[in-house]
Amino acid sequence: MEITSRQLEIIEAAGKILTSSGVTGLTIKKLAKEMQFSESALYRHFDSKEEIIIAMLNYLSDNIDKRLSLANNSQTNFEERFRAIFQNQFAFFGEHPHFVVAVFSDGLMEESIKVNETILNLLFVKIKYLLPIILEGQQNGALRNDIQADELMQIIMGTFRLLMFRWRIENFQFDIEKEGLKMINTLLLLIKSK
Amino acid sequence: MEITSRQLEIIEAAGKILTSSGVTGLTIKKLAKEMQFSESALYRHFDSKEEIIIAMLNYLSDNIDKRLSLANNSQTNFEERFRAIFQNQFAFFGEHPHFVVAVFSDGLMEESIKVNETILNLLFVKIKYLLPIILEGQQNGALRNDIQADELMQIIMGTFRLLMFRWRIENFQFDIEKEGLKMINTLLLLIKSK
DNA sequence: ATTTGCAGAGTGAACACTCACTAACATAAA
DNA sequence: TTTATGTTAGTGAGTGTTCACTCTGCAAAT
Repeated sequence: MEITSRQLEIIEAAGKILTSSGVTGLTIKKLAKEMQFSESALYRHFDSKEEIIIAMLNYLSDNIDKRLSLANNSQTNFEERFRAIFQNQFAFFGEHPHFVVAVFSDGLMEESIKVNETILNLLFVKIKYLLPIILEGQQNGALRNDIQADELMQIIMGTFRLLMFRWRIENFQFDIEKEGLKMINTLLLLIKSK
Repeated sequence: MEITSRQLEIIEAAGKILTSSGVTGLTIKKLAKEMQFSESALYRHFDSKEEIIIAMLNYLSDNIDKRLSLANNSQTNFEERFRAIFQNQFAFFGEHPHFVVAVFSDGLMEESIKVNETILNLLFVKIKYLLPIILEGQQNGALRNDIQADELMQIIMGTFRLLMFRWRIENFQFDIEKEGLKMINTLLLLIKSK
């Protein structure tokens, strides 16, 4: 689970390539070139390409988990915690746009069961923090009760994912934090009780 | 734009492979095997793999356009038309699950600008029918007016896409029409004015 | 003395695509 | 009715390229 500094460099290089060249563009050759050493040198640090991708996703997962954990504890009010979760996400992806390609690309090593499990796991990290907040909001009476929490989750997560998808296919042109804030406001308006 | 019967067979075979083997599994070799003739024979009907994919997406696009056009004219009431649009979509994808892989896979010929444009075009087909309905609903007073129509669109489309994504990664196990109906009901509950 | 971090040259497999060729069939002139 | 010409849809054996990955060797650090 621990990662060497060299492995971290490789992971970051992989992310960089992912942004510029997409899923199919992420090859060992390009990765070696980006690292400025030979292809074979890569195999000193990882056993396979699959492991590079999994390490990248796990690193991302840990990172998000820690960030969300921090964002969650510091606030008390329901709405503030809800906003904090998303603002944290938008800030993170704003700093590291290449990870958007990693997470929201189904094509990333389709044949590998392990990779797909790791991507799904990433989704659960977010659910882990979001679902309790929603449930709490419903108990508080801050959120409407006529819709089940998991159905609210579907709507929220779906809207979030579509925004990220749009951001990506528009080549990260618009300000994700600004558009993200708009999205949060709209969603809150929609799901808060009157 | 016109398509021969043989080309249609190839398109359908491509869809079949897409479902079973995913985006990376769609190769000329497999496609030829599915068609029960040689790889070179494929090039009698299409100039390139890219054109096969584009033809498939365009066929899908035309098909959906026609279906939505029909579903739209027959109804008058706002809610019925809204429901008709989605029920039509769920029925269609229920019959042809392989197209879900085609439409909701960003990895499908990432490098080809043409393919990506065609996929985006598919999104617009749906917006073309949905947006006027939402605007009408807001003017009628059936829908809440405190949120702009295009923001409602984002939420609706996002929720729809996430449901399709879930259906796909769970290998088309659950009843998409049933879950779809639940989604429609939840969304309507959310966006209707009180 | 062994491990670490790399280079360079290479491997086989898979990829999209091309080539020369052919059998079956249609059309129409001799 | 036979013969000539052209088209369509197929085969099988290739092409060059790219892929992830391996092998051997070497210099520097431990």
